[in-house]
Amino acid sequence: MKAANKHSKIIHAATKVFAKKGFFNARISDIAKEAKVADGTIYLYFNNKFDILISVFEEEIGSLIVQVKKLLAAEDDPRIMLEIFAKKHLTAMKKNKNLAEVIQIELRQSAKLIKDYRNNKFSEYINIISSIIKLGQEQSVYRTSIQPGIAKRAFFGALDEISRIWTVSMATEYTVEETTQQVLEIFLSGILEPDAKSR
Amino acid sequence: MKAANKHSKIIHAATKVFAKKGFFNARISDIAKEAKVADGTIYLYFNNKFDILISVFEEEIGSLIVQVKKLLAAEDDPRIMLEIFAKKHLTAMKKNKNLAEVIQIELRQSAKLIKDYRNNKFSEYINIISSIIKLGQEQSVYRTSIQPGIAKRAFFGALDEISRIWTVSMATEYTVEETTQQVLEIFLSGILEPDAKSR
DNA sequence: ATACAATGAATGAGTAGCCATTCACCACAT
DNA sequence: ATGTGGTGAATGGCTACTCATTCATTGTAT
Repeated sequence: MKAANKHSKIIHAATKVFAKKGFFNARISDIAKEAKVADGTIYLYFNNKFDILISVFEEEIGSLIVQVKKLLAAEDDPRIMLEIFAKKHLTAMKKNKNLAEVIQIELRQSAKLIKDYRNNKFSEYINIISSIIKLGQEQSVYRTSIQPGIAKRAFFGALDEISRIWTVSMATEYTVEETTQQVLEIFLSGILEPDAKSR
Repeated sequence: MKAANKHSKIIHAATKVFAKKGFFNARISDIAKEAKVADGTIYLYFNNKFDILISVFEEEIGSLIVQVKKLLAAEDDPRIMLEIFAKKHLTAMKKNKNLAEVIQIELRQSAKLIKDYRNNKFSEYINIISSIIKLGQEQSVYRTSIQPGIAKRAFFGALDEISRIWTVSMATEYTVEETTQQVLEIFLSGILEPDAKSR
């Protein structure tokens, strides 16, 4: 049969199974059954179980990076760029909850266990945020007292933690638009009342 | 021998081992060796491996909640309260990197796998943030357009993601004070240059 | 067109090793 | 002698990975 077809079928099946049971509780036979191939077939395309997980990251996050960068290329206002990133991230996480769970849980765990795996794609993804912030600082849109290395983590962490509820609870309390707006408001303007009485 | 003593010795050892190897790669014999007890002794104090993990959360986060609430009780300015929370959280995570890793990785993973475990302590901890925000809104210090349910996650997610670098890399790039100040600045005032030219 | 050979993708039962949990036994205090 | 806390070797279940085998497809000789 066609080879490329099976490779992505297995990736897709693995994303689903990892999200549902977690990496360690996922059985190779679960993935094989989900992909409708034999257990042994998986080893024609991947070296081992962990290799499957790495491939899931590389492919899924890689494709997200391409999409986000394409969207950002058409814009040069750092404020709108941050909004584009937030909206795209939240939309992607809400659409593909399996991927969201794998990123939120398995990625972090694995990054710790495997020293070899530099996790380049993930860093590349987060660094998009710091690039936007630096750009904004050059244009005097963002304050230079903000450290991009800290702000990028704060921004990603905020988005990540918020989207986590979509994978945990059935109830979709907040929409993507509403959430994007809130996060943007917080990060651009803060939460202080402009004329708050000081103490 | 004294019973209570061994219980906490095992908890402490388990936190260390879970942080280093992760829940699934941690061996009961590793924990036993670290706690300097026999494998079987662990089963005199805990029902099974997962029960050990739950106990780690309950005890360690529970103690953190008590400490934070105590600190907050002496203050009533919502701006300072947020600062106290951030500083206490970051300090605790930096001081006890083992606990930080267990919270960041294992807690999330386990919460998914065990439907029974409601994870009350963790919710209670995060809800401290939304209480502060609501208080600030009542006092007209924080804008009412901010939704506490979203803001609490954004704030916690930001702190959590930032403190993650302390557990991952040896290099302690940022100090607690510096990080607290940055996160507070972002959340209270945003990152926009006050007189940024609009487009 | 037909027969035969070669190829390599796919299969899935079997194996080897791992590890949570158990339990027969021990040491010591009363 | 009896009970209690403690021990760690043995057990038993589980699963990642292997590999002998199958078989569809392609090539080629007649």
